[in-house]
Amino acid sequence: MPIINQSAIAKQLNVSRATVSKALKDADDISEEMKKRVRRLAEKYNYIPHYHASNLQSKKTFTIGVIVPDISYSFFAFVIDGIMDVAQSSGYKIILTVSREKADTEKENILTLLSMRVDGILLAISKETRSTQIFRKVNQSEIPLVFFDRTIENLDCSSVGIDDREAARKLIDFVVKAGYKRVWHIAGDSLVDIGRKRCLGYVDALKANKIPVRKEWIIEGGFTRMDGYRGFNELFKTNEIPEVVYAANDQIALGVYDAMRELGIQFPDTVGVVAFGHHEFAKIISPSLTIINVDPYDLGKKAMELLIRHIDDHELSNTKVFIPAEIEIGESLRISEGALVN
Amino acid sequence: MPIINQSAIAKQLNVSRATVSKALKDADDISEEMKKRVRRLAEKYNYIPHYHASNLQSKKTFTIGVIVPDISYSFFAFVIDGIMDVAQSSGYKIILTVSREKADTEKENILTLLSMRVDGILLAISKETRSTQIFRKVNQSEIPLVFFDRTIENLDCSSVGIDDREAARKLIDFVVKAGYKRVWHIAGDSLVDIGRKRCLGYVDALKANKIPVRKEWIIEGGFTRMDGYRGFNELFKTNEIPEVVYAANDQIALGVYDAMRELGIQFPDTVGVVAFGHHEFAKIISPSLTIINVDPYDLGKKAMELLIRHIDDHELSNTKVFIPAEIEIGESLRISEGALVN
DNA sequence: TTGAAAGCGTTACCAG
DNA sequence: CTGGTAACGCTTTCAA
Repeated sequence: MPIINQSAIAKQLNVSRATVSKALKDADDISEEMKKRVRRLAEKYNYIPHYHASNLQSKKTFTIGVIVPDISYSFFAFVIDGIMDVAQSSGYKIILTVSREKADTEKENILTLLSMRVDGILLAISKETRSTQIFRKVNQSEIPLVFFDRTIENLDCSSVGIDDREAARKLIDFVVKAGYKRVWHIAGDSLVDIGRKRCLGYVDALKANKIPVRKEWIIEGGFTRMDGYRGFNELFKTNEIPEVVYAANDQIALGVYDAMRELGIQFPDTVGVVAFGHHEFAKIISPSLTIINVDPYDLGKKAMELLIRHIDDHELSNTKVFIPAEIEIGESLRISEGALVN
Repeated sequence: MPIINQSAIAKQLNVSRATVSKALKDADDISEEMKKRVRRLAEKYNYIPHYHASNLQSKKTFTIGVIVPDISYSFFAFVIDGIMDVAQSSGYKIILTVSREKADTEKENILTLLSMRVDGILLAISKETRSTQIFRKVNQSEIPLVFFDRTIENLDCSSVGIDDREAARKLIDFVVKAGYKRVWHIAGDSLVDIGRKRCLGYVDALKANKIPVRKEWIIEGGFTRMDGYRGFNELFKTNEIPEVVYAANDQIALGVYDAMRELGIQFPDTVGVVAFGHHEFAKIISPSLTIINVDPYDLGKKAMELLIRHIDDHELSNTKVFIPAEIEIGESLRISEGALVN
């Protein structure tokens, strides 16, 4: 027997649908007697209210749409965890979609979410995303949108992320001050803001320390393990060996380790690795990895909280939130300890 | 301007709502001329159809509810990936919920999903789940439910997983045949089917090889990294050192490595580790880990495919699908190579 | 080729 | 305290 509806209960009891509706909502203009009878039947026939039918009236769905580039990136899994926790405690449900780093899929997902009349959208853009047209459409629809982690610049939208350029500068400055000069950079896609900024910070730091920036030491790719693997091999063809490899994220770092292992390069003794990443995953990859630690769970929470605030305020304000990112030193830089003192 | 509706378009054009509806659906009893005018306006005012309002009629929502115990288990992230891929190619949307290993939350999630009238539910039960009452309710509602990975036995429901007991037996038999006798087991929760079965298989293998089963060598906990860490330390208090530790899953194995590292135990040289797990994650934890390899992506796909079949067939059949699980030998067992020959 | 009316499951408003 | 009616956004059937 499929799920019963209010009409069926009303018919059984010879009362109106309105009465049943109110009884189930425990309205105070319904007699206790009536409520009891309605509830008994509802229980008996396993009545379950129709979420979307109710929402049809209230114009509010208590659902949030989330779009991530890839859920098997540990980072995003933890972000989602943070989002979920806030969602749960504030009564929102999550519609999760994945863009697989495709702009088309992303756009399609956005449209589906708008079509579902979600109360808000959380989005980390795909690495392919260029056009901002769809985001204007979202703005028009007055459904609040908050970017997390990856943002589109120059867009009238709120975002939660880290100050990538400054964090990168800080990290590389640290590396250089520790005595290293030959620092390779396996960069993410430069068309994605975080890829670009994490590279700019690297350049900033080198320049500030009067170290010439060598284009051959920077290789651009995507954000995956495979990109890290390829990137390292690519640079390695030049027959140089770096002192330190700076990976734009932890997935890339993982690929770098793959490559080094395969090439028989000892790490951390020969080559140090530093990366953007999060503690949980970095410590699994290698205890020696030095990272700019971003807490994805926190990022998810902050993003969701900001979104809810926008929903409650009925406004699409343009707020940029930065979450902290501190250097977490692993043994990968230990050979430099002497140098640091210098 | 909030999202416009069909009525608004109809009013603008001085036609009926029905006409607009049909025009937008490209029905063939509407003139091309009319369709053009409707589409132009729809475009202009950024019309986006209301997903749930349409579904209200069709009794079909093209949404699937998914419940996982924890999304930051790499395993489930990959399962979800598999689910999403099948969903996308067959036009379903995913409502993702997380139980956090709590039976209460799980129940609440199930009710929400039923309330949303999802077309089907995919569920990996929490480690707390005992009561089957809620599942009877789901069956009553005639919404198909497929368990994946973790199942409740003796329930009239389909499931997709591996043959845990047999896989465990195979793994431990391999370990024993390789010459090891002192094999500890850090087990998952024995109240969850996979925890119980993975332990039973261990016992099976020992018995078959005439090795006495020692209760002190089995420690039961949950399925997390922390449980593995605690478990190893607990067993280690007995002042014995095992030859091999058998962890019920890869998260536990990770915790075991944490503990061994902290205790200064050399691995794989001193102690080997074997576990249930999946390649992607196992190779990140340690290249030396020997696993029963379960492909979570495949599991997700199969589960989703089975669910869709149930939906299409309009029946809640009771199908048990097993996916393959093969041993993947890592260096952690290399000290046994000689023994294997014996 | 178009439209009127009924219906999907629910809630809100107002009358009795 | 209860019920009739309209509404939410859309589709479908049947009549014009």
